[in-house]
Amino acid sequence: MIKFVNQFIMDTSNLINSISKYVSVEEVERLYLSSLFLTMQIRQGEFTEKTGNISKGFIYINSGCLMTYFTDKQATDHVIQFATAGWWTGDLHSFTNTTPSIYTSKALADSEIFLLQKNDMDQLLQRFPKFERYFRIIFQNSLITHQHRIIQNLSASAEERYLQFQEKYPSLEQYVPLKYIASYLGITPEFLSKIRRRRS
Amino acid sequence: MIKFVNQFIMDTSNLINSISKYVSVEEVERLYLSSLFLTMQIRQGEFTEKTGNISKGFIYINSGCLMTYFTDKQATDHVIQFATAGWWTGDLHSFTNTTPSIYTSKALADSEIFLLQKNDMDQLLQRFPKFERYFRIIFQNSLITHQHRIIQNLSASAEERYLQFQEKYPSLEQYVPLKYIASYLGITPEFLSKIRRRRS
DNA sequence: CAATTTTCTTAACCTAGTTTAAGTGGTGCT
DNA sequence: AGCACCACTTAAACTAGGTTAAGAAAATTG
Repeated sequence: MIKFVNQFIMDTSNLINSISKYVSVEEVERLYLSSLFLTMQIRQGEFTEKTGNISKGFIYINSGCLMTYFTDKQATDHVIQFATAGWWTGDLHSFTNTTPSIYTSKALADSEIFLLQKNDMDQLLQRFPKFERYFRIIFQNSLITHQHRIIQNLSASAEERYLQFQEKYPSLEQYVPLKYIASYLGITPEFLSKIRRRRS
Repeated sequence: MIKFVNQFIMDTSNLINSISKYVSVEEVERLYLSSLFLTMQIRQGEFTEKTGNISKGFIYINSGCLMTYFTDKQATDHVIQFATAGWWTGDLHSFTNTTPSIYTSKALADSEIFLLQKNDMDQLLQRFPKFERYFRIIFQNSLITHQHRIIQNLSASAEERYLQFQEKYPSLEQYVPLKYIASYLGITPEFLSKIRRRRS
């Protein structure tokens, strides 16, 4: 199943580079950060989060791709997000309030992720408050993206949203099942199929 | 038009209380904060933000109510948010990147707002990095709310969304024109009218 | 308070997207 | 090879919600 990897092997350079775009990272801090994250190797199809469970932590994707979806009362899945290398993912609500998650997260490809558990994040921010800035900025950017998605869903047709999806995630369409893309777009697989035919 | 008020009159206690829920605020900091914000009195119908203009700043609503909407290519307005006392609002993208805004913000009632301009926010966070934490937390919470809204839009019918709206903003329906509520829900005023009749 | 504009409703017709159901092709298992 | 299981497509019937247009009610204005 999911394998944990010795921290001395793990390569946090992508993550550290991402952080040092916004906050200077000293050597001590770099070592501390590297020791704080748990590295996990995840195989395609495995889950990092399941509805009803408390979130294990906030996740940085070092390589691969994860998908997060919500299951409604009629047992229909709705894809909330595709997250590829360099993205953060996880159920923030479950994570911050230690409440059961309403999401499921699944690997769409073999992935390497770094897990930051709640207590570890709290400790990090207490010891090095400078990293508040990093999280402030990534949340702020994510908020902007979420607002755009809401606008898209309110103002664009299914076909327009599909085209935008292709632009936003050019490589994804090859290996993500079409039904998940349809779900992300808020339409049925049948209708996406129709759109595709129309466009060819 | 919009009136600026002498800072010695302005009452920042709501704002300071909100901040000190997450970060301790010393007297020096309180004074500094109070001097940083511009207080503005806004009359119902006036705008705080217009499409194409660069955002004047990040806004804390001390009293009243603002609405933010997006105008698409077909000149249809889509309400993104209603914001009441105690909320922050503004176009984060325009604000952080100093680019023209894609939103318009309008007062739905006479309102008192505190404006935090970009340079002032940068200065605040440089001088007192502890406030990064406050913004990190409000962005994090806002992100959770935005994710919920996306889920709602993907999984709930117009009628369900209307009921949820009534729960979330119980007082708003009285004084907000129905067409704006319809727009927020992603439906036409005619259809909202139909839903209402069905429910009575 | 009449005139005008804006908000809200009603109703007939229309369409984007859903549902259901059946069929095709690939892939893995025994 | 044969079977089961997906992912994807097609097509017909259906429905949630949109469009258009007209009128009623309410709010603004002179």
